[in-house]
Amino acid sequence: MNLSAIYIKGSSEEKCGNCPIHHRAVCAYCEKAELMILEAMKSYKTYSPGEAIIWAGDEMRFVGSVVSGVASLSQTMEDGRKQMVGLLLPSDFVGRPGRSHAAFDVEATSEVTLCRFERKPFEKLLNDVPHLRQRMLEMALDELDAAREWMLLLGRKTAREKISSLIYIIAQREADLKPGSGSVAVEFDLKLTREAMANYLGLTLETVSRQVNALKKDGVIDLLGKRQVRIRDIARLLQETGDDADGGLPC
Amino acid sequence: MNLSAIYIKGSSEEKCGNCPIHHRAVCAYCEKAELMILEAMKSYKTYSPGEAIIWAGDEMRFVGSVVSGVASLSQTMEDGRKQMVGLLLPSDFVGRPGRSHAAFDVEATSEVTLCRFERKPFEKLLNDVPHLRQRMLEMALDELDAAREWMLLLGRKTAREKISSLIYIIAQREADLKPGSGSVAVEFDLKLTREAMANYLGLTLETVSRQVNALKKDGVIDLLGKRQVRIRDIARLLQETGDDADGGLPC
DNA sequence: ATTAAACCTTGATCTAAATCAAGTCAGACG
DNA sequence: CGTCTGACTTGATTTAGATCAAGGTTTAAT
Repeated sequence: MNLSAIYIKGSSEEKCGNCPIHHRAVCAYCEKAELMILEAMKSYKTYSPGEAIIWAGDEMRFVGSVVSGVASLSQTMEDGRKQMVGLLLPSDFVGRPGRSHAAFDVEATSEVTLCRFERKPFEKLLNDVPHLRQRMLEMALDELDAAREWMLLLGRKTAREKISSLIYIIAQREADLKPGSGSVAVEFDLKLTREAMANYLGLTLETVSRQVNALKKDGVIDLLGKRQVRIRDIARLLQETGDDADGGLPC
Repeated sequence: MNLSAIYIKGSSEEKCGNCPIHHRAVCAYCEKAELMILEAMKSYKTYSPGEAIIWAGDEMRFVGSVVSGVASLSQTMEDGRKQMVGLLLPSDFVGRPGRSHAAFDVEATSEVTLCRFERKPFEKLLNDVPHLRQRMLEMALDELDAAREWMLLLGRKTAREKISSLIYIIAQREADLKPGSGSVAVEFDLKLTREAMANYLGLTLETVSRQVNALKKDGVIDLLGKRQVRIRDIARLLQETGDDADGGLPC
């Protein structure tokens, strides 16, 4: 149970204005009047861990934003091999405007609350509201960059580098949501099983288990419970990811 | 030397109307008047094989469309490990509006002709012309889907499945450009060295060489020269990719 | 022609991660 | 309070693909 979940359940009026993800979601650039239109259209739905939000091939009746929890976008081959192709964290968008059917499976990994809009009216709005369209393009391009970073990880990194990268990225996104606590969270819940991590990293769950414990043994992280991680040495962790020390783009 | 290159060099007037990629590029939805604005802004530039179009971190002065040839988007780690994260074929867009600096390296793999626009004026146009913006969002979302498909390949496919997938995808895109010849080209040039293929597939060049020759030995493809491929059995090739027999989305 | 420089192939060996196989552990439930 | 189930760990063994190494081709320049 987290703060945003309490907010949603406890509040008699579900105002976009004090929504925890308002500043990062599709609606980030919307003005009061535009938010009011969205407010009238939206509805919340909560999914329990493991529950399917939509299957590849299904008709997409709605699109929406992750308000809390973690969902996964994934693809499965006939013989059962599975690859996660996106991790949907709070503020991420679910669904693809302009497509009537889903291309990937979307599943709730932890308990997930979605702020949903019916697809057709939302697409119409996307046409009419430049702020929405602008943010949508920006988010799509950001996701494209993230997907491409992930391709480097999948194609070229070692198992240890993969695990380190995943932990680092989750820590970063965790910090983004609770500003003021630095650029990287020090202690947090992975919210993913070993198997989910394996599917994301292109590994087996055994390899994930071994590498996580190796990072612990080597003093890079602490484990407080199976999924609760504390980073002991951030510089060291970053180094273990194999990425450029100075990370981001020089803008 | 291909037809579109001849077209560009030989033509005294470079009209968008008879541009070979007009129906698939960013400008696909533009009307006459809009095309005339683009026509006034554009300039062609040709790069020779191996030449850098832009380096990661550089300021992006221009954006544009690939008119002919093949370019690659890639990322390199400090120790030299390299991963291609996108194959830019004719009609694909180069550069990211809203970013001042490039996130990835772009290199000409074969001789490449680009239809270029200065970035700033183009971004302004993107704001003013809905047709352009609409196509841009669509292309970004399509590329995102393609990147995610590629993540499955990188994370879960075997070397043989990877090679088969690459050949199949290039054959498909080849056919798209010369409509009427079926949904998949039967004979075409890969336009990639073994090393480039390896960097795209997350393999080594030796493994690529072995698997390409194995596919030949097994009668799936013929090699007419190192890079010229003829598909002997398309159904068989598709099966070797490991993908669902019925391929695409049910729309 | 001769040499050089890319590019590609092929073989031998090695190794990181997969696979196979038991366990352990913690919480849920009768 | 036991025992069941799902998640995780740990060990032994196998294997796909990497790495190391040596040639072979083709094209182009000297």
